[in-house]
Amino acid sequence: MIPTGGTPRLRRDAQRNIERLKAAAIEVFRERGLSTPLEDIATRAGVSTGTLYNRFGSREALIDAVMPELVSVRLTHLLGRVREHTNPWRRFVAYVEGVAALQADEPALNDLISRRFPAAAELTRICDEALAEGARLVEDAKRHGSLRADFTIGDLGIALWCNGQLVRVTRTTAPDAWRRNIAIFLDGARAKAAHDLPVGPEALFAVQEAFTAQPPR
Amino acid sequence: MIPTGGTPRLRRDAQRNIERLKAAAIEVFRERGLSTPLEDIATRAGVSTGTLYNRFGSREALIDAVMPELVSVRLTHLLGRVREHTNPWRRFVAYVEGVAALQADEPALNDLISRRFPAAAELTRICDEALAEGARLVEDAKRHGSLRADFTIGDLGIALWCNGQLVRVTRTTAPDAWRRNIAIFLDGARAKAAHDLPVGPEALFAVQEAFTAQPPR
DNA sequence: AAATAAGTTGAGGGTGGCGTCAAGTTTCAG
DNA sequence: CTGAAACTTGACGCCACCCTCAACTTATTT
Repeated sequence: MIPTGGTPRLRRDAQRNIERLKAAAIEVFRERGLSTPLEDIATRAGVSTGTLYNRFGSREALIDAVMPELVSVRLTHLLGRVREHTNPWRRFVAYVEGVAALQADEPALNDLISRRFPAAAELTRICDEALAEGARLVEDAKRHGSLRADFTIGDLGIALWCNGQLVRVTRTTAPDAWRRNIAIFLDGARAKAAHDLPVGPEALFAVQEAFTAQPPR
Repeated sequence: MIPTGGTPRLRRDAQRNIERLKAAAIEVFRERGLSTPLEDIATRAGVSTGTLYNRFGSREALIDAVMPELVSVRLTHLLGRVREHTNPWRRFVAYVEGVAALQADEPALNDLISRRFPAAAELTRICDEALAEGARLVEDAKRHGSLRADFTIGDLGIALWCNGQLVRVTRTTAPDAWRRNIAIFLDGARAKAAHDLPVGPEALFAVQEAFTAQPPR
């Protein structure tokens, strides 16, 4: 007999509650975003908040248990479509519009993309990968001469973060408003549109941290 | 003797508390924005929260008692500088950059401009006036051929609202980040930069309401 | 079927804000 | 100087959310 080592195996009811909680969490997160009260998730799972905490310990952990799959599917799908384009500018546009569309499509993705939850390993990895791809696209499009030469990944981060905020409040009332916002941004990002920027890229040094550490007010 | 009618005149201590509260409110609002806990204001005024509520009744009322002057000074000053420009595009730019700079300069103005507080008569009037001026500038610049023909005041509203959000989180960490954001937006707003927008201006119909009615989450 | 380990529960304590009101204090007219 | 009206106070109840833990229930093992 090989000693199975590892974690001591859960009782069947515990196992079942984990499944129910995950299912409920997916539903609720998708509908209402990642900051929905945990009690609502517990209730939908037909379980007490105590159990939720027993099983997952924290909101972050629950997010980590539930979101990676969803995110990675959507994100790799997006990156796939992006790469179909042969023209670097088209690729850049596809990326920007694609990410924005994800934000608009699901509150949970929006929360994640806006980094409102400094989530754990898996999620961070996935997001960083997508971000790295974005950085590559930025460089390619600059080299190609279609994206303005002074553009940086930081500028893109700002635009998408802003778009996330916008989408959060207009999702129900003006669900297409973001499209104009992004379109104007993209027009401003073209090399032909470029006029001198008032400050250099070093001004964006700390924005990423500013985004991650945001109390909702 | 002419009966003075009107409000029955306050006791001297009440009068004094009102002044103290206003002074404290101005300070605190300017430092930390319009959603600072009222208790902090009462404390700074050396008065209890009860008194604050006695004298003003609500946060909104306090804001209304204290902000109009500040706002109207800054805003009329800005509009004055804007009107110095003879070129419609320059005027538009001066307006956009000016408003953005106000947002960056004081949290309280930012809150107000972002309409997080559906404030009363006076303030609304002042803001609406500035907004109307913005609309005029948009039309002028479009007629002038420098601003893209498909641009609307709604697009400007979105850009400035987004900028307000951006500034709120980057104020301390990356205080110049907004400048690049606004510059890219302006480049995208130029007529020469214009490419077809994906949706018409009707998509922005409800954004104003979306902005005004925002629970912080 | 009994013993026990594993798991669940929900009330309760903590936070941080809002808004109120009975009891105490101050002003001011007479 | 006095008394009534005006004003202030701060503890209190409220809400919404967080997280915990003692008491109870259930699964599993033998």
